[in-house]
Amino acid sequence: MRDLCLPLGLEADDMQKLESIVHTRGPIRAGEHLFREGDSFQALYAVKTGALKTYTIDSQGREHVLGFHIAGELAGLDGIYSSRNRCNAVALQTTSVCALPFSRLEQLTREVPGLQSQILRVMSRELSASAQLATEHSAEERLAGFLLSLSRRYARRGLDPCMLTLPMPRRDIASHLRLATETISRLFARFQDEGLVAARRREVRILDMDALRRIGAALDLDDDSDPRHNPSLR
Amino acid sequence: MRDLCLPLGLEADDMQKLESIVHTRGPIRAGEHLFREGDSFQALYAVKTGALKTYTIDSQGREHVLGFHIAGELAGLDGIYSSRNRCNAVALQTTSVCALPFSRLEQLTREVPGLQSQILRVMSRELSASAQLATEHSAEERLAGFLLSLSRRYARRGLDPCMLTLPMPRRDIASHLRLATETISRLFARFQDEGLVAARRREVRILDMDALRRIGAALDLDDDSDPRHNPSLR
DNA sequence: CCCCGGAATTGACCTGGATCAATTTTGCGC
DNA sequence: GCGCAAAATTGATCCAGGTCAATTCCGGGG
Repeated sequence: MRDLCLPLGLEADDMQKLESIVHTRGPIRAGEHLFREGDSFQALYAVKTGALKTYTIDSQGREHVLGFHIAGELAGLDGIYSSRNRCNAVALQTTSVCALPFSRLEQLTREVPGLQSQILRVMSRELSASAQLATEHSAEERLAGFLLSLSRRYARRGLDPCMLTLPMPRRDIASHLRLATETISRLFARFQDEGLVAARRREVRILDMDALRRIGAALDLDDDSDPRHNPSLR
Repeated sequence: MRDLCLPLGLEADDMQKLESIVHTRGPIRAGEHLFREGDSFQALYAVKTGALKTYTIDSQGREHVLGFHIAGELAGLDGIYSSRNRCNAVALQTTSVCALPFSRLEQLTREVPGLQSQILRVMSRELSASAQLATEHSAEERLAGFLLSLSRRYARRGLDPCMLTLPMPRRDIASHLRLATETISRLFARFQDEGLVAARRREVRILDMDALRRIGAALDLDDDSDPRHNPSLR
């Protein structure tokens, strides 16, 4: 629990309070759903181990992958406004989560101000990420950006940022990035030829992080290299 | 103030409190900036009259329009997590806004629980909208979805949902929808031929809302027609 | 009223990535 | 270990939407 993203910066006793309202949902096996679009929205879910994919099915039956959630990340935030889940969440591997009942969480934020800011910060970041993803970029930029994002999230978990084990198949990456699986495959091949990565199935080693950054910079939320930002203010 | 989206559902005295922390920023003329990417994030901005566009400039100097904000809508939410604005906000027409200093707003949410839920709801909705926009759809679907979204937002303001006066040029719509301006132009022409809309420059009349819905349904946040949702739960 | 410059439209052509079509590869149940 | 279905790769072809290039259409200033 202590390393879920939400409690960052909370005091020990506040974390205690948070822990008192969550309840762990035992292992969900790959392919099982945590919640579904249209379900009554009751809780946010923090991934403890494993990985989730969220997706929608549009009116023509096409699947759209909205995102992936690895350990330490939160899913379900988009259900708040309508009291109804806006997407489906399915486990990509055996996954365990903490359910954070939303009404109790909201209550708790009144007692624990740090929790409230943290939730707002998480949502704000998610919003930024989603807006970035909605912008126009070449297939190459999008895949590079995706790998960089995963790398950073792995690093935050204490894992080697250059050794990625993708929890999802190409098809899901493709849908998430609005590309065809064939395009993903060809891009991996090209990145490999150019010495940027070594990719074999779901094992991806990043060989040239800088080059990847140059390609995916336009999509990198955490990129601080932009000279228009004044570093002295940081 | 009373018809800004944020206070919806607040008691009179709570609204009083909210009003006490906001300060109005006199008319911003078309083309003037309200805030810029990289600026220290201090406040959220609620549009009173007029319209804003938010956008980023990527590492290659390309502009990406993130969204439009008409009267009653909030801008700046994506700046919360980094204490720095993540985008630029510019007036599309003469515009007046209320600045909601964020630290005081956060404080106030502790006293006014309804305000806290409302902020979460607004962010959650924004997140859903952005995620929808990030999905893959044809140019036709995206423009139809955009017009529907604008229509609904106009309706919420009490305006005729079929008589839209677009505050933005084609170029901005194009960038927002990841299309070329020429494509927007051709789509308007096609929609016109098919009797869906009558569009002349920035005046757009929606002639066949149902047909537009059939095209843009996949992107319509408020669409309740999906049979997979159980209406009895609503 | 006329002129100017940006916005919009329209047409011709091009291309990045999709689609279609085979093969491989490989994880997994038996 | 074998068989098989799903995942991934690779090649050939196609097309939605982009790009380039003229016009045309206005709105505003003098």
